[in-house]
Amino acid sequence: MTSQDDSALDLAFLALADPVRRSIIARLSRGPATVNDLAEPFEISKQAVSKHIQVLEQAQLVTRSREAQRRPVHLNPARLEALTAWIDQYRLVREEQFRSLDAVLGSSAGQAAPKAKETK
Amino acid sequence: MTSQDDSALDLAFLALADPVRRSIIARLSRGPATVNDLAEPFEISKQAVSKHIQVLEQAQLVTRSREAQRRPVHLNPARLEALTAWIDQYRLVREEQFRSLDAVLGSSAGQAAPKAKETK
DNA sequence: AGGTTGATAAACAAAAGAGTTGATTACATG
DNA sequence: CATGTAATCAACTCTTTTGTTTATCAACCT
Repeated sequence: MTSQDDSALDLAFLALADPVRRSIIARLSRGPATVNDLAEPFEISKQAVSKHIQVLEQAQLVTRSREAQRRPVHLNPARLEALTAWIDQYRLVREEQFRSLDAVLGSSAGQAAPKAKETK
Repeated sequence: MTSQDDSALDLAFLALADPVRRSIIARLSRGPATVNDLAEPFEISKQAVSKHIQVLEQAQLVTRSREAQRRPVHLNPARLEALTAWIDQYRLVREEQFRSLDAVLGSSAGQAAPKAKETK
């Protein structure tokens, strides 16, 4: 189960690690679009954009429907939510720790707490 | 300005697109750790882990301090927050659209709305 | 049928990522 | 000073990604 989640997160984060693909996400947040629509703003070929969309589709960040010979791409907000959920699970833990550390130290700079090392 | 943000996001998302690096993040959410601490759970060399940490550091997801010959790694929650902010800006727009579409259609399935195409 | 659009497949070159081993720096201590 | 420990640097593989060009497919329109 963990490894499946793992590879799903791999695909999703990797998909977002590209400015072209993030622009596609941004465009799709305003509504579905075809490959041609999406390719227009970029200086790369349609084929390249098509590949980018495949990456996003594999990451399940977008879905595709059929409409005559067009294949519109739709954003899948649920997958985006899964990513924020993953991030928040660590971000929030960390902030909670800072808060309690502040409480202990009386709101001074809590940074170089050496902590008991239990390594070998 | 946009391109700077762009490459910063590139680095951050790319850094998270790897199970080892995500595990490192998870470990660091419970407190700082050294390269040796972080390398232990994995079957790869310390050099490899060191490289992973450099990737995370370049993405500003972690910072490092000095402590004798040790260089403890600390999580930087602020950068994680920047990522959720980026994602939410599109996720939430999209959900808002679904909500208003539901309002128009009277809470039926709002999916294949062709929409007026204003393409060239 | 023939032609046009929209989108993909296949094959290839260039670049980047992830890991390895071997040598090197920096510090601590016997 | 010599030794051990923490971490990095350098050089080298192996594999994956990205983009290009060329060719193909599938659906529509007269």
